[in-house]
Amino acid sequence: MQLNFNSPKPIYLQMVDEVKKALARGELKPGDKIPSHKEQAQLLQVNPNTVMRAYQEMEREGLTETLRGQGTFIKNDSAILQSIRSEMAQAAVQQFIEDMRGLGIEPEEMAHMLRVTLNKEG
Amino acid sequence: MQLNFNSPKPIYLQMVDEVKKALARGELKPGDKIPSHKEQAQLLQVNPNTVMRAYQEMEREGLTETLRGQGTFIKNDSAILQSIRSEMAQAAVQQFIEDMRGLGIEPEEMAHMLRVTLNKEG
Amino acid sequence: MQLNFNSPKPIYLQMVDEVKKALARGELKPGDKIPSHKEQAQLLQVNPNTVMRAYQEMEREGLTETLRGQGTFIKNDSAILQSIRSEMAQAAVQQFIEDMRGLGIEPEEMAHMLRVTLNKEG
Amino acid sequence: MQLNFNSPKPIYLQMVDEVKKALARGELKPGDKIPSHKEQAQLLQVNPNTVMRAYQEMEREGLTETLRGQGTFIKNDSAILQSIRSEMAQAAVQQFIEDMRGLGIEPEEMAHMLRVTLNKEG
DNA sequence: GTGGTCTAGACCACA
DNA sequence: GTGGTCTAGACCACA
Repeated sequence: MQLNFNSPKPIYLQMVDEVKKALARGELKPGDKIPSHKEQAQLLQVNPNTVMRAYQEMEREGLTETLRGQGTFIKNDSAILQSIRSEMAQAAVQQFIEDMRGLGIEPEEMAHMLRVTLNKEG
Repeated sequence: MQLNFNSPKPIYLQMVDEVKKALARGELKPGDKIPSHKEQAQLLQVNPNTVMRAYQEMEREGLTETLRGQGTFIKNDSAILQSIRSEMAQAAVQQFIEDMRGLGIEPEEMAHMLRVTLNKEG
Repeated sequence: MQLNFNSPKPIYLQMVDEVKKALARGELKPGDKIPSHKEQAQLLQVNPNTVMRAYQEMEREGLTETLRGQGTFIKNDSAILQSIRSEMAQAAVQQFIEDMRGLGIEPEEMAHMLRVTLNKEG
Repeated sequence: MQLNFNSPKPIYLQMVDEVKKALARGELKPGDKIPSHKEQAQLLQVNPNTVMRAYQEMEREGLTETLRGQGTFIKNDSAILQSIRSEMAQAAVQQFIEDMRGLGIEPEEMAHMLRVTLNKEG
């Protein structure tokens, strides 16, 4: 999991997004157990309370569920899971367009710059 | 100037970016005077200290210069000005690609989704 | 026996209360044997340690007694048994009045709302 | 604000309920400012973080809103506010009926016990 | 070991 | 001063 400690975006929200992305990528699947908050805290070099906060946020969003004393699991029955990928992708597209428009860049140039950069990076 | 008071990104940095975007769009030009921090504060419904901080940041980045008693002006001789547009655009492109990759989306699909959304929004 | 795993009230205390209620209802009588902690644990899908703790609490309150090798039984000679029903009922009434007062609801309205709800539910 | 530090119910949730009750009683009104979390913490002899958690929960439930650097206020435009009183009252009634049923007490006796206790306490 | 609450206290952006 | 994030660490019920 990638965390940016210098970002103004709170760490616990970065963690929520990272889990969503892992779900979108198929690296996490419904029913999967995610590490305990203490384990995760050690892995990420972050305070256990910060992890707890991320986990509680995911629970609140219906992404995970907790089994008493057994751990936290990706929820199985949530319609949310289905739509995460397309929603997050759409949000990224919108953000991109807004950023580029803010710079006075026209649609054709947006597509062009994207193509060029993708080619350059292989 | 668009400010998002709920964003984790500090308002003073949002203000700096807004000025850079206005430069990229050509709405601000070298030599232009920008409002005094008190005026600006009232315009944006923001504390004067916050505007001050934004202006200091711009000065530090070489974007503006302050003439004693006359106000703050967009700098004329800065090489930075030339490159703002392409730098910020490139950053937006990179961010977009990174976001989409994070979701496991392939280059072709990135371009496709961009095209579709641009068409939909006219 | 009804347990609420999401309640902040510890499960072992919920279990004690459930036994008291069964006594009040007359479903359990002095001298009755209650299931062994292992049996009970399986019935309720709960850890045996949790049942043990509930049983210890009941013993401590004088509700039950354990006969070496024979099991745990509802006590016969306890004055406590006599008063459980009225005590718990009185506590429920007090709680109700307190809750309603906390909402600024007057006695007549309390009685009225109770009547209405009882009628609705048949 | 009444807090019970021995209750298994978390303090931060007790605080949320207390605010709701104050709203139901009309002691708090839309637009009212509630004490800063640091002030409240000192008043209630509780850790500031615990108050923060209560306040964030209220914000999440749409009960309050926060004005940057100015404090936390009871929300004005929320339909939730309208229904708090009746919802909480209905919940109390339901809880009471359930408690009494659990003791094997019939509807008439519920009403009777309520009347008696209300009379005794004047 | 696992989730969860709470305390104590630092640090930050903003008004 | 006001909201907000984060660290460090204690304590609890439950598996």
